[in-house]
Amino acid sequence: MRREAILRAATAVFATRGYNSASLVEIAEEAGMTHSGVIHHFGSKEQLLVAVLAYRDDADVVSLEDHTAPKGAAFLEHLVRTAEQNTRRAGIVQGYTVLSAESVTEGHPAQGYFRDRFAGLRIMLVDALRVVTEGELPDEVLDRTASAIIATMDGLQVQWLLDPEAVDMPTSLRLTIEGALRELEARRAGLRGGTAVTR
Amino acid sequence: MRREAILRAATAVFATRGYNSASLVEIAEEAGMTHSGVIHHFGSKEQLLVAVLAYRDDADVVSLEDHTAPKGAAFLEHLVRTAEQNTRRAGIVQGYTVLSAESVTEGHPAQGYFRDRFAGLRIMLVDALRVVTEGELPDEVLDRTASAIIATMDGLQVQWLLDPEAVDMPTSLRLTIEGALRELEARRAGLRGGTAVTR
DNA sequence: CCTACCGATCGGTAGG
DNA sequence: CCTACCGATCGGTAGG
Repeated sequence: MRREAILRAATAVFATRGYNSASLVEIAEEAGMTHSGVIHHFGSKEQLLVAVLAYRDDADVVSLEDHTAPKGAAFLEHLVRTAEQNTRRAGIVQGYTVLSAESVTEGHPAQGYFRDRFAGLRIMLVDALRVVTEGELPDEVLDRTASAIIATMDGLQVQWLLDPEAVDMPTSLRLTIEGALRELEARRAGLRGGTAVTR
Repeated sequence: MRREAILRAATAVFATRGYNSASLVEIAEEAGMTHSGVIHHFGSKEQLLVAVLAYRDDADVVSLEDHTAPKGAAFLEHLVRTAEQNTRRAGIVQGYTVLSAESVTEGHPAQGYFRDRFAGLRIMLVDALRVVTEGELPDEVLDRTASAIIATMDGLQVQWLLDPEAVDMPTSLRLTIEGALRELEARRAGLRGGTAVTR
């Protein structure tokens, strides 16, 4: 399918240049046609971005098919494994990093996509943390922890892309997750003992 | 000074649009002149970006003057306080988030600036963590922890800009820092006891 | 600093 | 007649 060649080319160009600076001409060249051909297939540059984001989600689903959504502590382990794999997928990491940050600019077409994506990730992580802490902590604490763990993954990618040898993404992520679990366990112990934990 | 009017206007436009999509015409209008006047003062769009980044660093130094660089645990507390202040400075947060992520794209003029900035931040944070852990842990562990804490701050900003009501930056950052300190303390205890920590 | 421009490139659309 | 494009060009805007 020509559509798939365009989606692959657009994924690469959006990753290297960002959405606003990417040109349909460059995407079209990489897909072996003119930019009019790209428009014929996707209608506009904006609709092409939407298709690229959906295409990437589909690809992720396919690669996760055999894992069938890990639960609880296994999900946290899955995040560290993903960070490890990401050190060999700089292109994908860059696409995610550039587009997610660019999406906070005025009127960016991927704003809704990333807002929903983060909301969904937080819910998945809260579920995993609730299992690990056996449901003894309020959802708010789990949600703040979920935000923080997702943030750590994303922030590490920026530092790593700028200076790959200075950053060890999986090691830093594991440190953060294990620290977060210790913090949550300490708060559980605090709840049970009835006294404040001093640290 | 007209230069300062241009710097303020450029800071705002780079923050809302990013560097590549920002136009000199828009910056000039906001500064009350033509885009040729902007070029007259700064030579090129790229040199204007460099001046904006230096200008922001100067402003930060001025605001930190009375604090004169907090050390050890006080520095960690300073990070949480900054996150708290940032919830009232969405413009500055957006500028930092957009430009730092955009800088990983091909040939971006702020690449060196952000690479050096992250390297400097990691060193400051390693110093603070070394004080807190009384120098008993290897620098590599402290450095991985430093990367992770900086990453948490940056990643939280993206989530917060997209959905301010769903994210509590200072609370999530404090959870991460306290978790990281627990993790480091556990590793110190492991070193002293001579036995491996199980979790 | 402005007016008056340049080479180039942007996303999108025309008829065929 | 359709699909999947093409070469050419539209009106505007970019940095300098």
